[in-house]
Order: sequence, then structure tokens, then C-alpha cells
Amino acid sequence: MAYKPTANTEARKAQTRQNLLNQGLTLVNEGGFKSVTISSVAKRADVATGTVYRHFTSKSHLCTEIFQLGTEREVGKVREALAQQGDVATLLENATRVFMQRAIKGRQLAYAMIAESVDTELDEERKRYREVWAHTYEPILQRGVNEGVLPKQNVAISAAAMVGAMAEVLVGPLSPSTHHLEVNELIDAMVDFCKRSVGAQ
Amino acid sequence: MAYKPTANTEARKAQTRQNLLNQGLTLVNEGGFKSVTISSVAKRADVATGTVYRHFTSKSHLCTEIFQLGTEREVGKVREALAQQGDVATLLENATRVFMQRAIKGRQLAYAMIAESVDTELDEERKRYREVWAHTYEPILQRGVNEGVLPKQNVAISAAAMVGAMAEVLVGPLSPSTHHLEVNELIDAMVDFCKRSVGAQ
DNA sequence: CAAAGAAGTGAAACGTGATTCACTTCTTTT
DNA sequence: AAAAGAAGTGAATCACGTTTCACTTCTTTG
Repeated sequence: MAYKPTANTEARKAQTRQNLLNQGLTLVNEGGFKSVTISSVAKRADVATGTVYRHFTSKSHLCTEIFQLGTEREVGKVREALAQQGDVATLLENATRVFMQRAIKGRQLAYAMIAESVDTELDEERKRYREVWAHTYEPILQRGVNEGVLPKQNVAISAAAMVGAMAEVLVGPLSPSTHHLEVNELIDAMVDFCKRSVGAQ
Repeated sequence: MAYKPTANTEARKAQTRQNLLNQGLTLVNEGGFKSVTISSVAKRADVATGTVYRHFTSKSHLCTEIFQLGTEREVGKVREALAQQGDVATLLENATRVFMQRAIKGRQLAYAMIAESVDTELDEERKRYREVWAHTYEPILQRGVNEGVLPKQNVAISAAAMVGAMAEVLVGPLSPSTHHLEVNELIDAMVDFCKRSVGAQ
């Protein structure tokens, strides 16, 4: 008589869970973490609020996972760009473009992921991911330094600083309202900035 | 019989108001905006919660003024550094050091001022101040470009990016816990980074 | 000093959103 | 098909901080 869900049932449950995360991410996309409430997520995913608690122990837990999902996705894309063949300057340029381009569509998301503060728990997670970001850029910088095409520098700091620079221009003067600036102009400027900042060319 | 407060009484009131702001700023310093509540500020200033509403129409209003107070202070210091005599590279270096040094003691404050999101109203204010920051650095960059010591570039973007870079390393890998890094090492690295990023030597 | 009005008080009302839990529905097992 | 347990529900409760307001205290004026 003892009931154990079959693989199939478990899969369905997992799907609900995943759906909650996806809908949550969508919400962040649209209005940042501040628009994520248990009921807003539940409504989007078309389940009751109580159901959310069958999958996540607390709102913090839910937000943390949403954050991870979103960040992992972006980091992955940048890693991909950096894993290609090519010289340091080119790869750096490509990675910058990928990061910027993706962040611009989905600016709200980028902002939420990089800066928006929610609660202590999520802030901790974000701190961890700052390192992930830095580590994403570190290898290419290190390679550049080793090859002698980049000047000697603390690559960890340079990497973090580069990410910060990109993040800032995304949420700063270039807010959706302020359009005295073409998107491409911005990206080009940042490509130059990033290259110069680490001493490429 | 109609009572009108004398200058003296008004001064005392103004003092209460100022005290609320100062105590609020202290709280931000210690625990970010999230630790600012009407009652925490009131308690610190040793007045009742209701009193706060005699001076500020709402929590948002209070936070906005605290934010302005804190930011104005920092911007002022950097402006001062940039107003000295000297060549572009030197002034830039000095300004970077001032910014970084001040932000490091008072990291929580720096973070709160630059990134911590609180409510829509304050976010608006922060957006305004991002421009202020950018404008603070713009003139020196423009001068550098004019003098030909810096390469042609979009100085507004460069300025914003520089600020972002500094902000990031302040809240990132260099969190209070992570001390594998000397403060001076960090500052030096950022001075180099900033100079390179705008193409100074 | 008495009246008028400003400044200050703080307990209570409110608002918002997280969390709980008794209950229903769906799946599996015998 | 009945029992056992998992998944899902959503109204009710709770937590926590903001805001209000009737009231007290302080200051000024005639």
C-alpha cells in the first residue's frame, strides 16, 4: 500500500518546480526582484501559493535559485565566447559584446542579477557569483599576461573591475528613458574601454 | 497671541532634522538602507517615531535625503581632488585614490550609495546621482582628450564605466571577510586599471 | 499669566506580503 | 476498490514596518 511516486510523477513535479523558477525569472526580467512575491510567482505558474512551499522552503530560497538560474545562463554564454579559438584581444572583444548585448535586451534582468539587493541570503549568493564572474574573465587575462600581450596586472581585480564597468553603464546613463545614445555606440565604447583597461593593444 | 517660532527655535528644529539625517546616515553605514526604519532612526536620534514625520513626509523622503547627504559628501571630496593643479594622469590617480580610500572605510555606505536598491523613489534619485558621478569625472577626461594625452573616446561612458569598476571591486572580492588582499594592493591595482582604461600612458 | 500654535509623543491602526495548515485531489500499491 | 501517502490548494494567520492622530509639552505673544 505504501505509495512512492514513480519516475514519471516525479518528473511532473520537477516540471512544476522548474516552471516556478522560469516564471520567477520572467518576473525578475520584467520588474526586478522586487516584483517577485510568492503569489505573483504562483499566479504566473498557475498554482496556489501553498504549492510554492512544496518546492522551496522560503521566499529567500526561491529567489536564490532564480538568481542562480539567471546568472548561470549569462555566465555560460560568456564562457562560450571565451572558449573559442583566437587571440586574446579578439576573444575579449567578443566576450564583451556578448555580455553587453545580452544584458541590454533584458536590462532589468541584468540589473537585478548584478546589483538589486533583496535580502541577506541573496546578497550572500550574489557575492559568491561576483567571484564566478571574475573567474570567468580571469583565464583570458592571465593568458594575455603570460603571452606578453597584456601588461602585468592583478588579473582577479582587473576581471572584477571590468564586470563592474559593464554593469554600471548598463544601469546608468543608458536607462531605457535616456536614448541620446545608440546601443551600438555604447557597446563599441565599452569594447574599447575594456580592451584599454586591461592593456590590450 | 499668534505664535511664530523665533529664529532660535527654528534652529533647534533644524538641528533635530539634521540629527535625524546624520543618525540615518550612520545606520546606513552600519547596515545599509535595509537597516533604516523609522523607528531605528527615531531611536538613534532619541525622538519618537511620530517626530520623524514632522520633518519628513515619508520614509522614502527620509531615505532620499540621507542618500543625498551621503553622496554629496563623497562627490565633494572627489571634486576637490580633481580641482587641484596638475596633469591629467596625476589628478586622475589622486581622485581614484580618494574615492577608493574613502569607500573602503565605510564600505557598507559605499555599497548602499552605489548599489543597494530600496524603493522606486530612491532608485530614481540614485539614477540622477549616477549622472552626477559621471559628470564629476567627465571634465578631466575631456581635458585629457583635448590635450591629446588621452585617446579619443566617449568621455561620458568612460567616466561611468570607471565609477562602476571602482564600485564593483569595493563590494566584490574584497568583502570584509576576504582578506587575501592588502587594501593598498587593491587601490594600486585600481589606479592602474583606471588609468589604462581611459588610455592614460 | 492665558491663549495660540508649534514641536514632540507613542500607542494603535494599517498595509503588504510571507507562511501555515486543515483539507481536497491525484497516484500508487495491495 | 480501499488504503496510504504525495501533491496541490487557498483562506486564515502572522510578522513587521509604516503611518496616523489624539494628546502632552514647549514656546511665543498680548
